[in-house]
Parts: sequence; C-alpha cells; structure tokens
Amino acid sequence: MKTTVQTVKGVREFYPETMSLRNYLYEKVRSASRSFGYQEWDGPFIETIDLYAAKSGEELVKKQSFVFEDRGGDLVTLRPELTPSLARMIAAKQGQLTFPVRWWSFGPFWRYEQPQKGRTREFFQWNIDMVGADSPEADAEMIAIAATFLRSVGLDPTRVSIFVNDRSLMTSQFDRLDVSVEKRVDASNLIDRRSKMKPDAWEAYGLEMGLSQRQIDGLKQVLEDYNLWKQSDNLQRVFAALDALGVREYIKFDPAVMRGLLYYTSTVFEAFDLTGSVRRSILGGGRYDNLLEDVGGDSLPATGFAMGDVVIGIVLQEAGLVPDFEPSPAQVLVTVFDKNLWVQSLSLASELRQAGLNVMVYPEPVKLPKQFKFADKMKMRVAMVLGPDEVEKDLVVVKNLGTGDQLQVKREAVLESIKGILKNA
RNA sequence: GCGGAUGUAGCUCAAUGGCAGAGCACCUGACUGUGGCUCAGGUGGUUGUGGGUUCGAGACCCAUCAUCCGCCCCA
Repeated sequence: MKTTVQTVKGVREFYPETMSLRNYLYEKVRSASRSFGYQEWDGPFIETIDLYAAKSGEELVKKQSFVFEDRGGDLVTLRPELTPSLARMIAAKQGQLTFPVRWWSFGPFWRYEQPQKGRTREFFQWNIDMVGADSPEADAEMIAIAATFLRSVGLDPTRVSIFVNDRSLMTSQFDRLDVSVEKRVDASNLIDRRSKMKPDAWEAYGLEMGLSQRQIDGLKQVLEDYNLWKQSDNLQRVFAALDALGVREYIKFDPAVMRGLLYYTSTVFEAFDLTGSVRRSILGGGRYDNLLEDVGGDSLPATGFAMGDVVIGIVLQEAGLVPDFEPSPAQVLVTVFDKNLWVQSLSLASELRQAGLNVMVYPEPVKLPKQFKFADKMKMRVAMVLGPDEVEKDLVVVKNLGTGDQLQVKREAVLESIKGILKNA
C-alpha cells in the first residue's frame, strides 16, 4: 500500500457520488424551508469561544469544540452550533428586522468527538428557527416543516416518527412528585436514559442520584402515560395545529423526550428512524424562549430545530431512498475521430452548448471503442462521431446509447435529433 | 476520557506457523469507424508501521498509527 497523507480524523471526503447526496439533501432542505416562507442565512464558520461560553453546555465548549489560537494570539472556535450566532445576529439588528423572523441555514459545523456511526467531527447541519412568536402553533409549524422534509425524501410514517413532549409539562410532573428544583436536571437525565438502560439498572441509577423509590415509581408511571399530553394546553394546541397542517400521522407524544439542551423551555421534539440500525435522532428541536435575552438581546421567544446530514444520510441509504447517481452532467459526448478532425468536434460541441445542452468532447484522439466505453461508464445518452465520411458530406453520426441505434444526420439537424433522443429515454 | 473489533491487490475478501490467492475493477485481444454481453490472455503486493519469538510470520507476542463499533456526551 502506498503511503499517503491521511485525512484529519472524523472528516469525510466528498467524491462526486457522495457530493450528489449532500446536494440532494440541500435541495430538499431548501424547498421544505422555502415552502413555509423561510429565508436563507448563515453566520461565520469561526467565532470567538466567548460566544459559546455564554449559554452552550459546558461539555460542548470545553471538550467538543475545535479551539485554536490564531496568528494574532486570539482564541477562535470552529462553530459547534449555530444558535448563539443566530441570537447575536438577531440581537444586533433587533430594531431593523421584521418579526417574526423565519430563517434557515445549511452549513458546516465541527465538534471534537469520538467518530462512530452517525457521528463525525465535521458535518453539515440544517438549522431552522422562528424568532418573535410564542404560540404553540409556531412550534407546530416547525414540526410540520420537519415532517414535510421527511415526506419529501420519501420517508413515510411507518418508517420515521417525530416524538413530541413539553418540558414544562414534565416540570409540573416533577413538582407533583416533589422532585426538588436542583434535582430536575438529574431527573431529566434519568428520563432521557430510560430507553438505553435495563429497568433494574435504571431504577438503581435513579436511587443513586438521590430520588426516592416513590419518585421513581411516579416517574415510571409518567413515562408510560401516553395521554399525559391532554393535561397540557400547549400540547393540545400543538397537536391540533399539526392535525390541520396535515402531518399528524408523523407525530407521536412521548413523555421520554427531554433533549439534552438546557435552554429549551416548553415544546421539544425529536425524529427517529423506527426500523433502521441508527438509534440516534435524525433531527431535534423545540422552544427556547430565554436564549436571546441570555446572550444580551431583548427578550424574544424562539422555536426551531436542527438536523445533521450524517444520520439522515444513513437512514436514506438503509431505506434505499438515495437517488440514483448521474456520473456526468453531460448527456452528450462528441467523440474525436483523429487529430485532423479534432476541431470539427470542438466546434460542434460549442454549437450544442450554445443551444443549452451539456456536452463533453473526448480530450484525446484515441480509438473510438475507448471513447464509447467512456460514454457508457459516464452513463451518457448520446454519442456523436465526426469521421472523414461525415465531415466530407457535412453529416454527423448521432448514436442513441440507450438503444444502440445510430443515424447519419445533416449537421444542421443534429440538435433536433439529439433533443428527440433525450426526450424519449 | 473508557472499552471491543479490524487493518492482505484499486474494491470486497481468502490463505493449519511452510510458494500471497479469488471475485470484481483495470489493460490487451477476439472486434483496425462504435459502448454494454461473451470468451481468451495480462498488469497489479515492502500483508498499515516498527520491533520481537521462530529454521520459517500475513498469521503468534509487544508497541504504534488508522478505521469501524459501543460507552460518555449529544447543542
């Protein structure tokens, strides 16, 4: 094996085939976002560490960020998330923006973590947020956008679900069970881990963090109560809106959905693949009404979610929903017969391009079998030959690579002939 | 940060401690103006790297690097 310089750990290289999946995701994300009227935006890819110190989790800032010193001696961070940049940008133009702001973005992020299935150190993430509206119906809109996206990539409700909960509902349950304010985070953590642990171990873990047996039993009851949402006005309105938005079949209430982020205040949700091998969430988000105030802006309610490209990519692959890769953007190859006739091929190609076709000219006057083989591998649809016989009579051979049929066509009729072939197959 | 597995041809993988192989891909020819299909032939290796054990190591031992999988964490 040749020695090559290795890539940085946890990054991916986008060969054309994977690049096309990335672009496909971008297109679907873009159209789902735009169909609800969201504007595209982006923040800087590098930020100061201070931006994240304000509100992001400690783990994220201290352990999972790429931080380094620039040439001027300042500490800079490759952005691990977008929300703090969003909050700052909105706060900076608070007086000039038209609220509610509906913004979406799809860009690269970096987190220094251990790479494994569904997790890389460099990834792309769709962020979409609405700032300045505090209704449950706004939360429902975010969830509906997520469902619209999932539907648009061919994932139906038998395959994926969006699990919805309300943090404030859980807080009221904690209060009912006399879980102290200090223990709420622990209790949330415990709930989060329910699906990952065996029942005995889960209970032992709960006792260990200082909850009583009565509280643990109470939590168990809460987690099994799939009608609990009826006690929440917020969730009742969210679900009613989702019904009207036509995506109710994607939605399930799940009291176990908590989300790790501390800044969520009420509605929270996460989408999962129900049948595949990835147990990580496809996307997740919720309402975060205090964040803008926390980073120094005016108090503004906000709701939104994020989706990384890695998990959804695996899910689509496993579901057989990755669109066929088209190796060449050109559908037409103009072969080069020999050195002398080369210019004939070049000028024909140029004419066809001016007529709007994507056209490739073989870059060497090698023998025709090799050129045809190339066209075949690149899955091109039409090949053209300009040999001595054709050039003499002002003709061009137009070959349909799908059927193998070929015709000698008058030079001025070539465009029509090609269009006919492209239209049919 | 912790644990498990795996590194052999471009790719997917074989090889009881005893000649490093197959399929696919690639190249050539059958087919000197035409791809796919078929057939025949061919190129391709410091077995991740460094040490050790052994008459002999792809295999066993140690180290190291990388990748994958899990834990932690998940914004």
